[in-house]
Amino acid sequence: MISMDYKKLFSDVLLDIIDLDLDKINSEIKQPINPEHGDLSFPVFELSKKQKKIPNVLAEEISQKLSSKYFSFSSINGYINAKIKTSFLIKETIKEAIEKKENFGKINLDNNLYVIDTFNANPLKMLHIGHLRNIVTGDFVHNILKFVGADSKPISYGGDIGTHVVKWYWYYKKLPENEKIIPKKDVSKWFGNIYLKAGILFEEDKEKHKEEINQLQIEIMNNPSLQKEIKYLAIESQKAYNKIGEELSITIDSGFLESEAEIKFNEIREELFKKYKDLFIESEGAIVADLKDKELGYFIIIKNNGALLYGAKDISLLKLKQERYPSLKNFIYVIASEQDFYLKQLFKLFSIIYPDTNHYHVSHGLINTSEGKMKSREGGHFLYEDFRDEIFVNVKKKLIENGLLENEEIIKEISFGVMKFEMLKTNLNKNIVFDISQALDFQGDTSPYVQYSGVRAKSILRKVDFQDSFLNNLDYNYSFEKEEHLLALKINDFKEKVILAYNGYKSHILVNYTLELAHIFNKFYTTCPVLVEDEKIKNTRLFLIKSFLITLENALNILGIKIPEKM
RNA sequence: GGGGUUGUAGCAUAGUGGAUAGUGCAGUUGGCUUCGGACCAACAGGUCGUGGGUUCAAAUCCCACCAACCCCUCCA
Repeated sequence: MISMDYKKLFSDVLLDIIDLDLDKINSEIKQPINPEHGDLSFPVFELSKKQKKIPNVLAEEISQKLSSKYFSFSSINGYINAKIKTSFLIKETIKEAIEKKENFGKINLDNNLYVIDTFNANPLKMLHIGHLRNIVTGDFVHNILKFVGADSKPISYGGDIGTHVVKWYWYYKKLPENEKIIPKKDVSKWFGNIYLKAGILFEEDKEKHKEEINQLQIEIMNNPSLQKEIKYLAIESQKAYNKIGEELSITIDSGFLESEAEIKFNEIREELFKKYKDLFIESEGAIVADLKDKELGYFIIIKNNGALLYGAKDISLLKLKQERYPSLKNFIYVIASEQDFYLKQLFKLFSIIYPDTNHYHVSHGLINTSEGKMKSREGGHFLYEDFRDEIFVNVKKKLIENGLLENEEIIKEISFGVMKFEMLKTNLNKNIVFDISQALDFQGDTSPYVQYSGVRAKSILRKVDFQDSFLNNLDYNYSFEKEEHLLALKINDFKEKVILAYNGYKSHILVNYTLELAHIFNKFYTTCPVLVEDEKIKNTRLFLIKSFLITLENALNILGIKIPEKM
């Protein structure tokens, strides 16, 4: 069935009266902030200027002439306001949501195949809450792409070589034998803490330790058994990350390692440099790409000592991706905004050497705390597991407070909901100033608030026995509360929000939508009793609740959040 | 020096041309013999960084400036 487009209905009515083209009318129609004004509005200011009439008078004049079986009209302050007839709105909303269920809100916008670079965590380092934003954002991009019809393969790319590896191993080597054993749980935290301690020790005597690490690097290069040991540890560290991805229910289709990209680059370098002689040039012993753009400058890919930099490995990584995913043309990179310039350079380079590929950077802000930036090179870190455990403890406490039994599944659904919601609720461009006490407050604009509204809906639906077939016999002629109207209206908004969130991969649009939806549902819940005597009111409201639940579940699914049965 | 992002109430955040700038936390006050109170209702709190400009209309567009953060040939 075709979903109802109320904006179009309104503009069709206006088109008969107003001397403007349809596109113009459509672009001017807005939703009033104050619902008292109506559901849709059209400002007449531009028209009044053209016709040299006072806006108030003109708006009143036009609204008098309008008539429609779907709307009632009014005018105020130079706006023509349209209110959708409640019985019509509720009937159409329920019908569409119940019929489409998990497909409600889906729209076919994109049929491409994408590979998404996400989960940018290096093995033999640590996973902190800055990474969490990256991981969760990547999963959102994957989910929204799937929702609008695209195919997407999220991949992880880990740096298993480089100075951080040596630094990690340098400290690890000093540990007593019993502390070198990889623990059974919180493996990533164990790896991370070694890196953190290495950093602290390093700072104590930079000169001396730098020399030690350089020596160790040479030793490793000449000793295959050390290489083997480090390789083993890196794989274990990578496995620990994969486990975190699993517990967060993050989709990762496959993984790539920096060492693979390095090998691949050495395979293709000769041909590459030969083919693009003018592009890759030598500068002070290093090899740079001359991007022929004064803003982008030179792009270094190989150091003067011969070591490959990220640029080189990203060139070959693209090849690796295409080998694994044949016919792949579209690449999305979920990477923090500090690399904006680097990616601008890289994309420019790709436009020359891989002209038939498309690249898009989903740039996200960092996570800061009051102590300073959450960055892997510096101190003051908030490890993933510490954040998770603190939330777990508080959620468990709240459950017991509410007289519910401890349930591992529910604790996880709520806790991971909190973690994801916190990471996705802020505009991508912004840095998040992270405050743990705010994340532990489960009131107001939070994931538990949204989940709670869903739990309430489920709880009512559990109490009654009703079937979708009742839909055909619903009676829509009773005196509606305004909350019923607003709830139906908000459910309808979902389709538009999906499109907005897809354009530019803006998770916060959907997060805010779930908050608004939950908010209006909670208002509905307090003013509109459902399990009432009157059968026709009861059944219509039950369907409205079911429609709400379908919409909320679909929206939260895109964010990777589940609604528990009880909480 | 050049480039990018951000600046909205004590804190956090939404709003990119439209009505009285929306929301949450913190503060004050009210609501459980009730389909679940992680809720609802109400009060108070704003020079939308500053100064110009464009427009019937500017937090939103343009210009200049200020502040914070990030990046800019050999870090990842």
